[in-house]
Amino acid sequence: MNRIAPTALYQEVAERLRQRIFAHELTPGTWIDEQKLAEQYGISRTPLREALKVLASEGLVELKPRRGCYVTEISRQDLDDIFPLMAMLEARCAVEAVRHARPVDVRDLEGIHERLEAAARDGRIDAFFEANQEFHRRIQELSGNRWLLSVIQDLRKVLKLSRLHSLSLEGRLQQSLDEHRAIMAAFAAGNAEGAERLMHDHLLSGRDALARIQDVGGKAA
Amino acid sequence: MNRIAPTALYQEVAERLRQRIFAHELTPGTWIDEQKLAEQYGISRTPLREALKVLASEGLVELKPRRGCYVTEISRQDLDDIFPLMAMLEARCAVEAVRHARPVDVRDLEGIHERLEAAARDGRIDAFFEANQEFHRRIQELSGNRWLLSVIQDLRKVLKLSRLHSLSLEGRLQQSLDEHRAIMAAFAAGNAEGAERLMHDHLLSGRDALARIQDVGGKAA
DNA sequence: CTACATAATACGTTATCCATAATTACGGAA
DNA sequence: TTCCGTAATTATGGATAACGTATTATGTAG
Repeated sequence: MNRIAPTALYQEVAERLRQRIFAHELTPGTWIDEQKLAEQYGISRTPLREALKVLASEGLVELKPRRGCYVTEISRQDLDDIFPLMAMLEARCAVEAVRHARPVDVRDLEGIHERLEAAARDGRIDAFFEANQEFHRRIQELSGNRWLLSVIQDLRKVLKLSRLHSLSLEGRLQQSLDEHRAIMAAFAAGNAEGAERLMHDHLLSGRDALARIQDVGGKAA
Repeated sequence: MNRIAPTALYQEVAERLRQRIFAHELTPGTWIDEQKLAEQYGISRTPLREALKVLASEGLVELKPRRGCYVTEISRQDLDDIFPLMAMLEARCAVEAVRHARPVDVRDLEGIHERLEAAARDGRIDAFFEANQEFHRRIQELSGNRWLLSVIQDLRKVLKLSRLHSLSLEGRLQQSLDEHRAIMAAFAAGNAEGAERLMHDHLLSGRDALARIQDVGGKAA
């Protein structure tokens, strides 16, 4: 007998705020007005404040004592710090995932990747983002290390603060697909070290694309 | 004009609970009685609940909806997952730290390590633990990557849930010192790759010691 | 125009109450 | 006696009102 929604209100609020932050509706630096937001959501300050505590621990907002809550601003330096870290972590995932993957897991992964290709073909950006996330996430799950997964997911949330991140992915859709295919091939061949290197480079080439956008855009932090 | 203590009550409470958890006064699995604890601390439930939200995000407690708050139980599998991860992360710190370290930083590190040796010589276990933490932390700071530091510190908090962790360190005090000295030597020589490998092995040998304790103790999860 | 005093704002906290879900205690039927 | 369903109990999650206080904004005097 599975409980349908054992989710508390503060969790729902946290999730709604997360989505608004990721959608850049709440842009970095914005002040979050507790009472206004509580009124907007039709709830009291209590669960809202608890939700903000959660988001603060995730690094999505900053709680300045007696001064309120602000959406975290992420600097170029932060991106430069996080990407190599993610590359290392996801590469580690890939090694472990290849070692643990059963044939059915590889087929499953291929299924996700077909959805990814279809979304790219039809230009459905949102679907592409989602499938891309699931592709990476599935590999992380296959690694069998829940702490590795947890660390990566935490960092990914922070990355999503930057809208440059999604823009860069959008600009190198085809290249990203090619890199994924190479990773899939390594999985099919049971080539752990290959998958490790490919995943590592896949992440770093994401950072390179991002750096190019920054150079063009020019508004570096 | 520096504000002296811009720290809110819920933060203090969170810190006090953290210490009690790390001291194993609140052992894994224990139920945390909100009202009793609030009464004990002479505060209302509100800041206490906010503190629990923070600890939950850190993984120190688990909030089961409608069922209360419990100190996280960490399994042997978790330790097996976390240690290799920590080894990888701290090794990465070591590389970067050696590359960034100025002579004054190396001397600073040597100073910390002297305190570590002194504490070990005098059998002051608590001082040893503290200096050991500072040694590792300083290296993490020298890496110049605040996200790398943040991830490691988060995982370290989880590790401290296990009392086996501290026990194992206690049981191989001398070996730990030797490994530290080798790391120091790599720093002095500017040998980044050496420091990386040594730090990696240093962490893994910690896990090995822990595994031996578990085998003897026998009460595996 | 600066400096200081004052007012407005909103954060952090207390206290109390309530609805609801979980747990326990209880009591009757097989 | 054992099992199962119901009632009572308990604690969590949330709402609400209120208050002290630190921060910010405003206004006034020098």
